Amino acid sequence: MATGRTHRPATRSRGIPEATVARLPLYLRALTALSERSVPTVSSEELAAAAGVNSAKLRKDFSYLGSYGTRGVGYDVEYLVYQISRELGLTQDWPVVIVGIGNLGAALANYGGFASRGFRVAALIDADPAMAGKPVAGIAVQHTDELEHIIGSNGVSIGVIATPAGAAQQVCDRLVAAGVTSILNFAPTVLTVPDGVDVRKVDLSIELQILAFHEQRKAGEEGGPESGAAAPADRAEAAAVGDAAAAVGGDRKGPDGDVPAVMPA
Amino acid sequence: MATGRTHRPATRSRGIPEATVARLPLYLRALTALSERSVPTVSSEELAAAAGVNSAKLRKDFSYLGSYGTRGVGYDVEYLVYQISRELGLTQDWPVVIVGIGNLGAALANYGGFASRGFRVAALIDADPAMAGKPVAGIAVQHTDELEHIIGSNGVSIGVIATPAGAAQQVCDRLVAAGVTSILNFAPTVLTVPDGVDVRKVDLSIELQILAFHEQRKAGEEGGPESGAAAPADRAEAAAVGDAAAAVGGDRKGPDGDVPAVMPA
DNA sequence: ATATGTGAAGGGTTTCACAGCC
DNA sequence: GGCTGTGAAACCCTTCACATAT
Repeated sequence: MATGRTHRPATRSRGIPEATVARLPLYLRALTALSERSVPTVSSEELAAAAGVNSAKLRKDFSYLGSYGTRGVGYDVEYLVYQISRELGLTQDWPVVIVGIGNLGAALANYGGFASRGFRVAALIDADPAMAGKPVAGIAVQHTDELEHIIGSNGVSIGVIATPAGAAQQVCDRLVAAGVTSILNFAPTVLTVPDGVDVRKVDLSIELQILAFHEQRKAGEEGGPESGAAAPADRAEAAAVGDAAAAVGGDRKGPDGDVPAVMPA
Repeated sequence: MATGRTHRPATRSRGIPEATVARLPLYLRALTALSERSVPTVSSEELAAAAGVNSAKLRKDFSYLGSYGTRGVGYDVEYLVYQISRELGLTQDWPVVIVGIGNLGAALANYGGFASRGFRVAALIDADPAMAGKPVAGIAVQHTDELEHIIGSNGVSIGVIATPAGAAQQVCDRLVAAGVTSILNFAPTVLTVPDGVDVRKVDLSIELQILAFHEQRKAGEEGGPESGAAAPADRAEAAAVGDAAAAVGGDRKGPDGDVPAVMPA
């Protein structure tokens, strides 16, 4: 209830399932590549292979957009590029601001994939006064004090947060108050936002942790499942847990104080 | 069929649903924060709020791991931290290599969230000879020629690809041949890998495109749905599409050649 | 009294398989 | 003949609601 909703269907769109929306950018990328090679048409099979999905899924996805293919032939590449671009809202350009110009923020500012998809970096914002005025990716960094002004005068509705976790919620609140209604969050924190604001998150270390999970399973399989240790330990083990957890915690906290970057509000 | 499987259940784990695995890192983060504040126990309600999920989901998730809570009381924070860490395989440390030390690669090398979760950056690898020997995040960059040697001698099983899209598949092939079985891909390409290798991808621009989709819907709602334009256009419109697509493409390709970073193989 | 653990219901997503159209 | 578009089946995930345990 008090929890910030992290991911809403945003008015349930117009019947296009969320899972489909999430794949449209993939199709678009594959189609753009084909378009650059001047390929006129593709079959669902070919396009699916290029996008890394299966063809039945692709056809179902496209069926939500309309009937854009030709039976017995396939899809017109240029036509589909246009339709998907329009559906995604990429026929207009979206000014975005990036807040937090550290290593990651700078990398994002330099990332070609943004500009190449209709996203224009309208401003770079950082809380460090020493950063103000410095050019990053050809754009002068502005101080956080300017945030509201920048959002307002540029009509920015999409914000990217690349600050340390501790600052993220505060920055988020200011962005939202200034009129931003979509946020891409790179800080490892759960953001709380009012209804009507969309948040998507990218957490670099979470992806690695998911890989580690599967990697561990692979290793365990070689000599058969070591299910003895994996089986639900009986509650008596909890007594020993203080030590075990301390050992783990010790590992995690590591040699130096790297926790600050991970500490939520 | 010829398509590289991008996301496999990897031997179907031991019955822990993929969706649950993907949330374990979230719980772990929230629990770590509580642990640092020396909170001894949490209820599913509190923890769920901190992790940004609903409490029934959290309880179901935990039920796959075992019965780690106490009815009427809640969960022991330290105990849960340990159990989830173990389940994710974070009680051991994972050497990882990062290939492609551009802006993003450097940001990843500097990212505290890796080291703080048991991931150790064993090496940074780049194809540019001029980069060789340069220290990034305190680690000397090594040339791609060393790749196989580095993987082998460090027992690396997780690789991070942050190269331009055009180089990604090639790098991926070499990583896999050298023994890497889990790959985190930041390059905007579909990677093809043999069975038994897991790939997870993070595409920065895809997330923005999904936000743009919802943002567009919000804007459209204000004056009622402009479903006229959104309705499946009849095929005659395809004739005009060449121009429309060109206009879009023109926008996308932008002022300068920013496409190289996005061009798949 | 309070909060977990879990069958059962519900909703969404993927896959199948084939009718329909070129 | 070949390929799209789509009902129907299968599957997975989420949510509900309450039995169960402390």
